Amino acid sequence: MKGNSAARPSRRERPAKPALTREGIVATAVDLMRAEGLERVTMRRLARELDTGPASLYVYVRNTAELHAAVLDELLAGVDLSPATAEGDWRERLVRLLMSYTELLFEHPGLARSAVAARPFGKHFLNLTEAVLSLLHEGGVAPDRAAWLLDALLQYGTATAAEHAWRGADEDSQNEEDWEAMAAGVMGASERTHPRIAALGALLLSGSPQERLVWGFHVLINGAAHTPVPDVPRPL
Amino acid sequence: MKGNSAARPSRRERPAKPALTREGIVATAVDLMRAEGLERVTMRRLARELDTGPASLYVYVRNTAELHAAVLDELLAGVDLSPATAEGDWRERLVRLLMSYTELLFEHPGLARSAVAARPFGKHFLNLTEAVLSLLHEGGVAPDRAAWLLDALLQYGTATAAEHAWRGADEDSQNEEDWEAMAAGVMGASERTHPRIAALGALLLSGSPQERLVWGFHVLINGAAHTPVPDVPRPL
DNA sequence: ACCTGAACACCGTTCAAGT
DNA sequence: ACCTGAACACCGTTCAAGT
Repeated sequence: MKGNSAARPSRRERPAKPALTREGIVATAVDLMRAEGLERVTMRRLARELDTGPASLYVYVRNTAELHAAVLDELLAGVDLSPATAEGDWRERLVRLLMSYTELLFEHPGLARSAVAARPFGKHFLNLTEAVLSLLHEGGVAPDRAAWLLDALLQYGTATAAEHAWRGADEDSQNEEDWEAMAAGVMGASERTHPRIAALGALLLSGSPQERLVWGFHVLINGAAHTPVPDVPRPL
Repeated sequence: MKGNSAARPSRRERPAKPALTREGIVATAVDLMRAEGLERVTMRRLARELDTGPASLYVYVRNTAELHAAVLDELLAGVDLSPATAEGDWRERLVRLLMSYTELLFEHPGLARSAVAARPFGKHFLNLTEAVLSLLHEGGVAPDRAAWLLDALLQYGTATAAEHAWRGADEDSQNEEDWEAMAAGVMGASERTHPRIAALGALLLSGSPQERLVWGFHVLINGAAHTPVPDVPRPL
C-alpha cells in the first residue's frame, strides 16, 4: 500500500500545517484569502485553519486590522515594478505602474477598503513607493510636490479599487441593481431642481472604471505640474 | 405629585419612540450615531432602540450597508452649499464647498469608509452634486471633463476623510502609535535600497491633512484643464 | 515564559409561525 | 398582509489558568 499515513497523524488535510509564527500566520491568511475571499480571513477562522484557538494569534498579530495590512503587503509583492526602469515617456510608465497596483487591488476590493482606512507601509509598499518616486524624479517633479503627489496617486488608485468591485463583470447582480437604481436617480433628476445634472445626463455615467482611472492619474500628474505646494511644509 | 407617569407606560426613557417607518428608523439611526458613534449603529442595537426585534427592520431597510448610506445622506444635509452662489473666484469657492463636505465626513470616518465602498445617491448627495457641477460650469469646464472631475473630487475628499480620523487631535493614542511606527519605517529606509525615499525624507510626512486636501483639490481642478477626456465616452 | 480554553459581549440575516 | 421570536452561523478580544 503506497500509504504514508503513519507520517502525520490524521489531523485534517492541511497541506503542511505552517509553524505558528508571524510569517506562517500571514502566509496562511493569504492562502485563505485566495481560496475563500477576505471576508473569511477572520481571527477565528484563521485559528481553526492553524489548529489552535483564536487567542493564540494575538501573540503574533495585534488585531484584525494589522492582519489585513500584512496580507495586503504580501499581495503587493505582485505589483509589476518594471515600468520604473523601462524605456519611454515617464508619465506613461508611471501610469502603467499605478495601473498594475490598482488592478491587483481590484481583485480584492475588501483589501482595498482596508487600505483606504489605513495605508500600509510594509516592505512591498515601500518598494512601490520608491518606484513611484523615482519616476517622479525622472520627470523632474519638484521634491515637495512629489512627496504629496505620491500619496494622492496611491490614494486615488486605492479608493477606486475599493469602489468598483469589477463592475461590468458578469454575476454580482446585487451591485448591478444598485447601479441601475443610481442611474435612474441621476437620470431622473428634474431639469428644474437640478439643471446641471440634467444637462450632463448620461455623460455623468460614461466611461469604464479603467478609462476614468487612467484619466485621473494623468489629471493628478498634470495638475501637480501647475499647482505649487503652499509655503514651507512644516518639517515634522 | 407632579408626575405624568400615567401618560406613557414606563417603557424606558426614549425621547418619543419614533414610528416604525423608514424615516423613523433612519432618524433614530442618526441620533444613535451622534450619541455613540457609527460602530453602535447595528441592526440589533437599532432594533433595541426601537423596542422591536432586528427582523422588523428588514421590512424597511435591505441591509446594513443601505442603512449606513441612508444615514450618510441625512448627514449631508449639513453641507454648506452657499459657496456655489457666492461672489469670488470659482475655484476658491469650489474648494470651500468641497471642504465643507469633507469636514463633515472627517467627524464620522466610519461613514466616510462606507461612502468609499459605495458612493451614495440620496437627495442631499444630489444637491451637492448639482452645486459642484454648477461651479464647474461657471468655470467653463467642458461637460465631459466636468462629469469625470466631479467623481474624482468627491472621491478624493471621501477617501481622505476615511483615512485620517483627525490625526493631531489629542487622544487616539493607538493611531498615534501606528503613525509613529510608519514614520520610523519611512525615515529608516536605507539610502542604498530606497534612495528616493531617503532623499525626500521628512518631506514625505509634511503637511497637515487639511493642507494636503486643499492642495489635492486644486491639483485635480488644474489638472482637468490640461487633460482631455479620451475619445467619445460611450453613452451608457 | 509562553500559550490557550473558555467566556464575554456582541454581530447580520433568515424564516417559520403568529396576528 | 404584515410583522417578529427565535434560531443559525458566526464575530473580536480578553484573561485566568494551565504547561
